[in-house]
Amino acid sequence: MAHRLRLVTDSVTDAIRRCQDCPLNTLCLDEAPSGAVAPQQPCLEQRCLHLNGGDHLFRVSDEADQHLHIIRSGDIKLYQHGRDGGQHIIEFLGPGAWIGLESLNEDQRHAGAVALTECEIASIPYTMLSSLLDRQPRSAEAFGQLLSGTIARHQQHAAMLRSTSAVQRVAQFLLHRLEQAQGVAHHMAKATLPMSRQDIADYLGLTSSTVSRCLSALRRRGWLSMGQRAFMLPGRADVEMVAAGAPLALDD
Amino acid sequence: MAHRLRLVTDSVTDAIRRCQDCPLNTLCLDEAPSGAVAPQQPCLEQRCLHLNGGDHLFRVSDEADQHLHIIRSGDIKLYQHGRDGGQHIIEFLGPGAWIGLESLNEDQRHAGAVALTECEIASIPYTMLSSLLDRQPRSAEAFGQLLSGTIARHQQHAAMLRSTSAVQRVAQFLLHRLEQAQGVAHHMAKATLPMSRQDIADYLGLTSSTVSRCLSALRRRGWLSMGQRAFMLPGRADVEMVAAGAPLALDD
DNA sequence: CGACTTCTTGAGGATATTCAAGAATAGTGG
DNA sequence: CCACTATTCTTGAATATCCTCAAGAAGTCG
Repeated sequence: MAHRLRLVTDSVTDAIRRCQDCPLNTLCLDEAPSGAVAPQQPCLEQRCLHLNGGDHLFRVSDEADQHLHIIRSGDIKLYQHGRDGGQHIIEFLGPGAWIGLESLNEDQRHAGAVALTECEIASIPYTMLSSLLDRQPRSAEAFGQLLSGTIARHQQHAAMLRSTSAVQRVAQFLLHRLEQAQGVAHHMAKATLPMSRQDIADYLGLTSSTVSRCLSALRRRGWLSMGQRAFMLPGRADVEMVAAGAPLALDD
Repeated sequence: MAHRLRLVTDSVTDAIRRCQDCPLNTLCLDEAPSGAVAPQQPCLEQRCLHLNGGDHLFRVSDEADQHLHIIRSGDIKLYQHGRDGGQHIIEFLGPGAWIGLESLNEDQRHAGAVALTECEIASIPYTMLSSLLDRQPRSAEAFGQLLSGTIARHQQHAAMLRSTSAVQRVAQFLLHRLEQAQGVAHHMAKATLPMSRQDIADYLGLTSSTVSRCLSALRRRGWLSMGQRAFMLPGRADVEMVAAGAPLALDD
């Protein structure tokens, strides 16, 4: 496992602090310490691992290690190998996202996960989560929602891929990125694009040339302003029109 | 609920027979009756409902009724309304498939479900499944696999939509249909197409004209033979080549 | 059998891809 | 810190593909 560069066992002894920092705290509903007494046994043992950009968390056809991962910081891309040799991006995942829900009780990974930037990843064995869910019915409920949400997200993505026009897909992608960033910090008007154009193309079912052209077209109109890895949408209303299907010529 | 035409409460009194017929028997691992004694309480109360072709099981924006459905017989399509007004098909579901996994603990359906043919649907309240899962750890495991499998299936569908060529998508669709039919009955060389061309188009992100053209192209080459609602793939190897990205001219 | 819908097929036009070359960026070592 | 190289990004022109519009054929249902 040369790609797991730093394996740090969390050494926080204060169990309360541990729960507050815990990315699982949305699941720890019933037996969360209410403040005074620290439980002897922490809800879930976590290990934290560090990835540099380009490092793999796991690869396609790796044996599934029955762990779930939660992104503390950084961005991850989930990909598959297309039948034609090209790479298909399943999803871009940011802080707070869960990884591995699609491989519960499976033998093999059917997707690979690569870090796009430096990442901090919390990992827990599925057995531990499982016993938590047994103990806490409301956690099981929350976990069910998590899985439902993942399925719903994939359905949305599929809907995006069926949008006929290229600009339409790109516009939807940008808006989605922005909304996601705003979910973390409200009133945030900018979002990042840590992935390459080729990655975006593989995600949207286009070529990198076309993605470039679409971005240029939006920029020319002043609706999109881009720095190195961040972008803003000054003409957000217009971009939303495009995402909804309004026609837009690529050449000016 | 005018669309639920016939609501039949299962009147089988023999609990053992009930378990054997139960579509959930893959989940009833631990406390399944081993043959002799019939348990007083059946694992899961089921209701069976009947739909005619065109009837809705539920519609988009219906309140989620917290029930899960399993298809006993027939075919169902799951759809959403696209942003541009058109219909987007999420998935075609056949016998054995579960419906409603994407709405666990959600308030509202974000998809509609329509019967394509006559259907027998078994329904169970989610609370009952939930208590079963609490009692039976191994059921929870199987259920987790079910959810994982659903997520994985959506990822595959998304991969299909990213295939650039139209014939490629159609070929993949036909092969997928065939594999699914073979999963039920092995050595079955034919599968059904209970949906309209428009539905296929909405599923693949194409127009019905293009779907027709692609099917005709495959038929002209003798790789596909179609009856009314069933088809076979005499040139399956060739169709697999097309699905993998081999070029194929639509006009001969 | 007749009216309806769905399916097939044609021709023309719009859109994305391919191929390619130049510009910008990132990464490396002096 | 800067120069050099390699990769990624942008943009152009030509081609291929798919969509639109439309009309005729086939199938479905009363």
